[in-house]
Amino acid sequence: MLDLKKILNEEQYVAATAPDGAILVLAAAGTGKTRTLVYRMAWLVEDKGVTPDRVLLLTFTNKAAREMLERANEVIGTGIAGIWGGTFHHMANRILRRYGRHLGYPPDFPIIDRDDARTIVGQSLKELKLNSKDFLKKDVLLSLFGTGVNSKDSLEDIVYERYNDSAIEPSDVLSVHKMYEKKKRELNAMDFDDLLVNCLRLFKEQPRVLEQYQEKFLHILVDEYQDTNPIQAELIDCLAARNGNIFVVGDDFQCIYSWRGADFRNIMSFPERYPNASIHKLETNYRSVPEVLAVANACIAGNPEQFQKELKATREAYKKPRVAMIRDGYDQARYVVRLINELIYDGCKASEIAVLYRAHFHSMELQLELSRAKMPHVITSGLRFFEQKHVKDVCSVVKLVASPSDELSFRRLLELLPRVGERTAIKVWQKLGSRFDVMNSEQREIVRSSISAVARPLWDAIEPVLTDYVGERTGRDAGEIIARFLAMFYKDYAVKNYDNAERRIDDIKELMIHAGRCETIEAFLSDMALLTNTDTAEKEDDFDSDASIRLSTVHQAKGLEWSVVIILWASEGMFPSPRSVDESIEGEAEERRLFYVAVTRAKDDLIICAPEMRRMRDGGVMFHDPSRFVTEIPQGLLQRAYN
DNA sequence: GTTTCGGTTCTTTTT
DNA sequence: GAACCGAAAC
Repeated sequence: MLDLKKILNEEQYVAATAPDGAILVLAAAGTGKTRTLVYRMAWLVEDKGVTPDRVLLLTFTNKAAREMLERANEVIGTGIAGIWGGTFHHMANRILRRYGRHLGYPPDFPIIDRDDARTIVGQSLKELKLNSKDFLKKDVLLSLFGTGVNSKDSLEDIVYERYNDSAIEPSDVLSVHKMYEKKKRELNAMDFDDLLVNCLRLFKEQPRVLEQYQEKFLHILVDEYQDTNPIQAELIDCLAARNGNIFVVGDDFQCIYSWRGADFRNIMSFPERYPNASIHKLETNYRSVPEVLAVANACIAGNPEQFQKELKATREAYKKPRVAMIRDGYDQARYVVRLINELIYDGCKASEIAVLYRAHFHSMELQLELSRAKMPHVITSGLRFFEQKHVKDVCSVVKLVASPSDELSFRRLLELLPRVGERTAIKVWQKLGSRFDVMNSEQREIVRSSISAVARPLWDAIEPVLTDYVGERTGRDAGEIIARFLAMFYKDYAVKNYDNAERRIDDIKELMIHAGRCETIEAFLSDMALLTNTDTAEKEDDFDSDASIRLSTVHQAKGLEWSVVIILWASEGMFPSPRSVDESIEGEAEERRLFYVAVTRAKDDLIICAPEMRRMRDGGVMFHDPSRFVTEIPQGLLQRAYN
């Protein structure tokens, strides 16, 4: 038996042990949100005797899910194994692999990432002859499509409203979308949004499938509820409709994904959808010193529409956060390095220091300076590990043998060969009849004869990798097939094509290790598409992570905490990001919430840097005022640093 | 007709 | 970097 009364404070205890039904926990930053969720799980399994596989835990990132399950494990031992935990996309994927056939998808449907999606949009543009300079770019189109799915408004409304009086013809946008959808359908492929859309459609069209999951999940727990968008909220509502045991945790102050359709008002309308919901507030902050909280409170007060609440401090007074007015990015980098050296000299652990920024490129000068100073640092990079070219290249082999009709993988593989480009690859695929059966010697011959003579010996090296696999001579192990492909072909390819081939080959070896840990090929392939690099990086780097400082975007720092937080580029034109301020009326409020998230990551010490000048690429200079988020804070709450 | 190569431009946030 | 475009090479 757990003695939760001793472990949790009063407000946490009441929330964690609330009786069955709908439960809303409004938890401000640093008030023990994760703790409450973890003990809720533990309490359900341990005290209430709920079987773990009847609990569904939905979190925003895979990392959060893993962390929570690990912590729950520590609390009650291995009893927690079997809980379904992960992201919405993860859950949808798992369900669709099993029942997607009701919607006409095979169980091995490919998941397309951003890069694949770009390729498909590019083709659609070409076919519709809209690939001119003055039409929308691929990324803009894709984000429009995404908004159409994830927000309440339909794509049509959005497009007509946005391009009402511009040179862009709204119907052109819609026809690209139509073509994009059609092409995905032909590939039997789903993009990230399709996973959610199709899962919901499955629930609506196949009541018996839905019933099965409603029955299975006796308890549903959702983390970061303020960042769920309408589709995700509806998925949860469907699943909870039968048992009604739904426990959601969130903070409207920390809603930073409204550009993906999240609306902080959703969390407040929860009681309307669940009239019997019990509501709990966690307001006692254990994380930060009062000086940091004062700044946080002052900062969020700039959002008049937010549901005001004050963070209550429990810790002793320490010292005021600092603001450093700095000349430019280079001075900022040198200042930060000096500051970190001082902190470490004073006994602060490197792993307790984080540098946060609005956009990845804001940290460029600092990255250089840290390398120069030989100071170990970990960057949660912008590129997802599985989205890098070399990783995708290697994975295409695995995907192709697992799913012979995966056109994108086949083409990617073939286009690695010299004198084979997009055109040739498409032609070969058509000749094959949209399916490449590696064990069929006629098909292999078609490929062989369709490619240029210089490519043939290389293809001959790749072929046995494929046939051995299907012939079960490699034991159907994804790691093994990658190893062979690397040895037979990709090593040479990488050396010839990349100046940093070694690093890329290391990545691939890392991938092999990961593949070996996956139980099935299918699990490996789903992981590839749905895991983010931070999810994987954590595992590999832990041997020296104690000695490394962390560099991260504010978005990726969500839910984490450090003793010292340094914010870069708190300057107008950088943070808030001008684009999001221009884009919508809500833009500024969201940026302010983002700044609030950054501030509340700090436990003891907060340093805000505001450089005044930036050199542009063309040699020009841009001047920046300090960010409005800094000037809004009453001066008495801050102290000047640097000069 | 295709592929490759070299020069140029741009960089918000993520499942 | 890496995406894009136009020109050169196959």
